[in-house]
Amino acid sequence: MNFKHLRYFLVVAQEGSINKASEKLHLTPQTISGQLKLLEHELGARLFRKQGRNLKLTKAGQHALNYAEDIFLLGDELKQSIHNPVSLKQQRFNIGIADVLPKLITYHLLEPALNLNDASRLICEEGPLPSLLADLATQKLDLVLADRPLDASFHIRGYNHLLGECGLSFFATRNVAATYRANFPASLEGAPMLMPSADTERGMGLKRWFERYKIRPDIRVECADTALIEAFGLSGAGIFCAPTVIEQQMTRQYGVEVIGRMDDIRERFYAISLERRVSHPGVLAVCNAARMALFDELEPPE
DNA sequence: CCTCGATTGAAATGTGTCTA
DNA sequence: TAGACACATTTCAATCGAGG
Repeated sequence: MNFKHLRYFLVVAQEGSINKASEKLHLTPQTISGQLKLLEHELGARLFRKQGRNLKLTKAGQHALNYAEDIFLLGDELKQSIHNPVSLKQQRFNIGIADVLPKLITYHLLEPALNLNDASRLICEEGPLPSLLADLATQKLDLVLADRPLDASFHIRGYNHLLGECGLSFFATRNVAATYRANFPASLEGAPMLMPSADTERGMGLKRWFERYKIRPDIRVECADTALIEAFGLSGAGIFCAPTVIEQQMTRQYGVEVIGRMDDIRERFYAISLERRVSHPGVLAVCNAARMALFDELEPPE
């Protein structure tokens, strides 16, 4: 398989006909037909089926077309990057965000990368930490933001950059908050609670905290996705937690109220990269600017 | 039955590799 | 470095098949 086969295939797919493609490519239809046959043989699948006098992509053809378009896009990028010292590859900042991370925290962590002079394009992928780390290992991602450091259990070589730490606050809608604010934290006994999954750092931290204070809340929802927990919380389904550093924004933007704070168990945020000394401008921006700005400037007033 | 587009086989041409 | 060789690509001519 070579670039030519793919080029002919791409043009035939775009034109819907070998004849039209041959005019566009300044070749005879026989040439293109022959090369398409070779490509189909190489891939072991029919790429086109006849529809009247024209050709229509098969399912395999559609699949191949997606790849072909990507390959030529990459080829164009390569050409551009040869003439441009700051390549497009460098300008893209592929970042994985563990789904347990609150969206507001994520936004503040990534904001410095948006303000870079070279106008990086931020490509965000959200998901479970193990799958994001697998993508980091294969260099699909430049950086992963997580609520826990990379350790030996992941079997991946990488470096942790601590971005900051803070306590947790308990939030709820006005009516729910009014019921449970007095006598906090004892008031949480039997309170409707929206819990992070038990396998997340926050979930484990909360569990320990409840055990220490001998509190048994009524757990209504348990899930790793903080956005979903917040959605339940905003509908009045129960009490949920978020980092204390975004307390003001939570109350201002979502109209929820603070019930109390949990300062004795700290939540930490990490940037995980493959390099010890990161050189990617986006990674640097997150690791440095965010570390300095977020947890100092956003600390809520006492 | 004619036209148009796809396909096939044979031959020509182009390109890369090996060897003396 | 030139010539031989192998292989890929392209073209020409003929054929097939669908649609009008």
